[in-house]
Amino acid sequence: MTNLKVYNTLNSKKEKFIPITDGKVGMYICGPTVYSNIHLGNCRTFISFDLIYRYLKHLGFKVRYVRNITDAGHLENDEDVSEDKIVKKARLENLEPMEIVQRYTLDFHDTLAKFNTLPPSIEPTATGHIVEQIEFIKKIIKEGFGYEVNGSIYFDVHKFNMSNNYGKLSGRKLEDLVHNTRSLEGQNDKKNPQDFALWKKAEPRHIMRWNSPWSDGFPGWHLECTAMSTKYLGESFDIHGGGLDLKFPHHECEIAQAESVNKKPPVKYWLHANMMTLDGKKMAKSTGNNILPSDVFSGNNNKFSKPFSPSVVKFFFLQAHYRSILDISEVALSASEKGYNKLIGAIKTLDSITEKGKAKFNINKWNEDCYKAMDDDFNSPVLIANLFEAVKLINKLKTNEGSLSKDQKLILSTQLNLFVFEILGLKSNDSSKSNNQSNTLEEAIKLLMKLRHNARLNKDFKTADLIRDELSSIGINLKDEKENSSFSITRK
RNA sequence: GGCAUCGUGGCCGAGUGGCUAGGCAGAGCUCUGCAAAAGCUUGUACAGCGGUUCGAAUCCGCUCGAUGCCUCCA
Repeated sequence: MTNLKVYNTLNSKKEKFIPITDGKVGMYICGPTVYSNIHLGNCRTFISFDLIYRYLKHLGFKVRYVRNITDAGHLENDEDVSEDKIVKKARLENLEPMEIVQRYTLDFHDTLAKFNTLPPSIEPTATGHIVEQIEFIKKIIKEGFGYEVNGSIYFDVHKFNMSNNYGKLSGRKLEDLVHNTRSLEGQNDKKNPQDFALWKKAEPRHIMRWNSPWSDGFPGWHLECTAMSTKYLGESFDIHGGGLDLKFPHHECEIAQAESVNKKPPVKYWLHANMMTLDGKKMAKSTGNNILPSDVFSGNNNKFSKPFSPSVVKFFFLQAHYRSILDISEVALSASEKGYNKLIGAIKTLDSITEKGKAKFNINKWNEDCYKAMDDDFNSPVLIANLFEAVKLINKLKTNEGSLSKDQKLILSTQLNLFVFEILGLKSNDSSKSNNQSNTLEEAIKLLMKLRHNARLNKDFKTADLIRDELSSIGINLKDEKENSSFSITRK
């Protein structure tokens, strides 16, 4: 039993987290549609759920974390003649659809690895589960909630709403939707505009197609998540997450599909991560208002004048709660960069602190506060605020103020490392160099520092400053402390 | 237009009835050959108006503003 509370978007309340099966958690997160590089906003969502995954694991739950790859079926829009996003990209670039899928799946994995996120337990693809999706459609039809028109199958939302509540997640009423849905051209196949496709008959030029009882075609986007989540997590599972923009219609449709067949709610806790904005507007591939992670890391972009490392960007994300809108800007990132360096620096400093006496600082209370923050719907910003309390203590010790017993130091060190590296999933540096290279570099720097130290002893400050300035210009910063000097590498 | 969410000090960002959030920036001081780092000191902010209350940034109402969803989107 834990004290964890999670905010359930199904009822807009924080609820005590009690998994369906004691000790185990089934978690499904909507992954990306791999038709282009993922942008920074996408990354924030996956980092948010990485935090949640890490904390659940830390609490001792056996978590099965499923995150899909949408590699088919995600349409450009809801019109009858609309095109699959991946097929479109393939056509534009004259490539096989699976080349597109491969390229952007690799980009997705590569980017998330840079952010030091943990891989999911299962990462199923839509194309790998066509059979399951067809079987699920059959069940929906059997229950009377699917109908066929010209080889395509649609979900009958109105019929579902008569026996169930369509709109319970997004707080919508079907009658309002009827009045407010814009009438789009080319939706004549459907009984009602609110109905959505379970299976679409493929147009002749549509090259991603599979055989089914109804037509050569492809599955609908909402269906894949239902088919795969229920396959790997069961008819009812604990957590379903995704970006807030997926709440409607995607997640609403998932509920309808699953309930129409299984006659029970598929998900106990719905978790939605909020959007990230750039210049005050949501980042989206479709509007072009986005920035790629690689461009932030390299500094080659027209938004920021300097590069920011993955760890700094991640720390910036974690300083806001996952349910808050976060606006990204250079000043905000720079502030986080300094804070991040301060935090990591203090953790390193702690190792060299010699224990003596006993701290007045209540370390057990501090530790409890850290857990309390995370137990409160994964409140990473409050956790980080607490971590800075420890930073303050450590830095005071560095200037020989205060004291710390051996036991206290052990707890502090253990918990600090736990929260920073295991739960927040930060990394102490972003060096991609191998250890050997890193050690060689370190030795070389130490040699220069020794020369500089001698120069300073001889009051040859000109030489000393020259060494410091030259090193600084290549990103190696020296700091003179009481006894000796230390260095930090800000950039490779 | 409908449905949501939000509006916190110079900036970012927690908090949700009384008790310091935190980070960054700014000011002063200490340390230092200088710098950097660090420490100490320093800021009574909660869109506006009204209401409830002994007491509201926090609850209620209205107004204004922003964002998201309503069509693909993490």
